[in-house]
Amino acid sequence: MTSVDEPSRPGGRDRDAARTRAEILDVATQEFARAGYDGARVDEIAARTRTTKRMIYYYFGGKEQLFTAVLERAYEAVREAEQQLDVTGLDPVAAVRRLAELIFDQHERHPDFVRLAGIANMRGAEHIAASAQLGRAGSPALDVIRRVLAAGRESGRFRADVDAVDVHALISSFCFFRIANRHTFRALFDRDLADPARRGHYRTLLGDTVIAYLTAERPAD
Amino acid sequence: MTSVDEPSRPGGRDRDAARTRAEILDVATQEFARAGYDGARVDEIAARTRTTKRMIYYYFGGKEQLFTAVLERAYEAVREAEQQLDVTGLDPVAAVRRLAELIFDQHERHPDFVRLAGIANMRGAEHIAASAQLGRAGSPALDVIRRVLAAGRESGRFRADVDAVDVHALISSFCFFRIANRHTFRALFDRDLADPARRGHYRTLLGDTVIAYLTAERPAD
DNA sequence: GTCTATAGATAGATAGAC
DNA sequence: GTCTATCTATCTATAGAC
Repeated sequence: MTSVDEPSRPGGRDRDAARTRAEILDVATQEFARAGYDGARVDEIAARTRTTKRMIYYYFGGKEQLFTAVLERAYEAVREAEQQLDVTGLDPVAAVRRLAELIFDQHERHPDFVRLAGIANMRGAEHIAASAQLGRAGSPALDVIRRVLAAGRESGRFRADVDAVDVHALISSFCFFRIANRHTFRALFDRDLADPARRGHYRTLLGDTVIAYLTAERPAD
Repeated sequence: MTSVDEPSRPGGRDRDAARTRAEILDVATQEFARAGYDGARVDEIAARTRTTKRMIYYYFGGKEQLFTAVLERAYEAVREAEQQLDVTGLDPVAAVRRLAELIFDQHERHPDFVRLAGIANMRGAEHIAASAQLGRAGSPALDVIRRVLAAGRESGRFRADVDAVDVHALISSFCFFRIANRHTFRALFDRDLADPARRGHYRTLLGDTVIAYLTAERPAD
C-alpha cells in the first residue's frame, strides 16, 4: 500500500498506479476485442502502453485475470449508462421504446463490448462467475423493465403474462445479433445490418416489435 | 484425380478419401466449436481421427482452409434442414410460426453451428467471403418468408411495410442469442435461457413476437 | 515499481522416406 | 497416400538486477 495522494509528478515520470492500470485496461479491451481471447497477445498490449509486460503480470496476475478485469469494467460501463435512463412521465409504451432504444444505442456505440461479451460466452462466462463483483451488481435496465411492465399491466395495455427478464432477452438479442453477426449475415443475405443508413430503421423496428409483443392479444393460433 | 468408384476395401485398410475427409471435418467441427479458432489445435484434431496431422494439411492445405470447409458444411446442413420445411396449406400466420419454430429448433439442436457462426463473425466472416459456394447458395428459409409475407399482405393480415430479410434477422437474432449468450445472461440475470424446461416457453414467445410484429397496426407513438 | 533477458512449453507447418 | 520426426516461430510467464 503506497500513498494514494500522488496522482502524478509534473515534469517527472508518471508513477500513478491507477492511471497505469486504466491505460492497460484500455489497450487490453481493444486487443481482446480485436483478436479474441486466444488471439490477443500480452506482448502487443504491453507494447501499446507506456508500461511493460512485466507490469501487466504485476498488476493483474495473468492474462486470464486481465480479461476478467476488462470484462468487469465493460459491464460496469453498461450499468452506468443504464442508470442515466429516466422514463418518469412517460406512458408504458413510450417508456419501453425509450428503454429499447437506449440498449440499441449502447450496442451501436460500443461494438467492443459486444465482442467481449461474445468472447466471454465462447469461454463459458467463467470470468463472470469468477467475478464477485459482476454477478451481484444487478441491472438498472431490468429494474426499469419491471416497473414499466407493472404500470403497463395496470393500465391494461400490456399482456399480463409477460416476464421482465424475457423482455430484456428479446431486446438484447436483436441488438447483439445486429452488431455481432453482421459479417455472416451480410455474406449470406447481402445486407449490412449495421449500415449507418439503416440504423434508424432497425432502431424503430426493435421498438415496434417489443411493443407489438407486449400489447398483442394472445395469438389465436 | 483418382478413381471415384472405390468406396472402401472390405477387410483391408480404409483408403476412401471422402470418408477420411468427412471424419476430419466431423472432429474439426467439434474442436473449433469447443475451443474457438485460435484455441483449436490441429494436433488435437488429428489425434482424434484415424488419420494424421500430415493428412489434414494434405487434404485441406492448412488450419484456415480447414475452418472454411467446416463452415461450408455447417451452413449446407442448415440449408438442407430448411428445405424440408413445407408450409403449403397453412395460413400466413401459422406458416410464420412454423418457420420460426424450425429455425428455433435448428439452433437448439445444433449448438456447435451457433458457436461456429460466432467464431466466423469474430474473424470478420472472411471464410464465407472466401468461399465461392457459401455466398451464392441462397436461403430456403428466406424464400419461404418472401412467399408467406406476400400472402399475408394480400390477405390483409400483415403490415405492408415489412421486409423479408428483416424478419429473418428478427427470428435468427433471438434463436442465436438464446444459445450463444446463455452463459453471460445466466451470470447476470440468473436465468438459463437454454434450460430444457423453458424451451417450449421461448419457442412460443418467438412465434408470438414475430406474429405480433407482422400483424400490428403501426404503433401510435 | 520498472526494466532486460530468458525460461519452458507448444503451436502450425513441412521434409522426406515408404 | 501415409507415416515419423522436426523446423521455426511465438506464446505466457518469470527471474533477477536496479
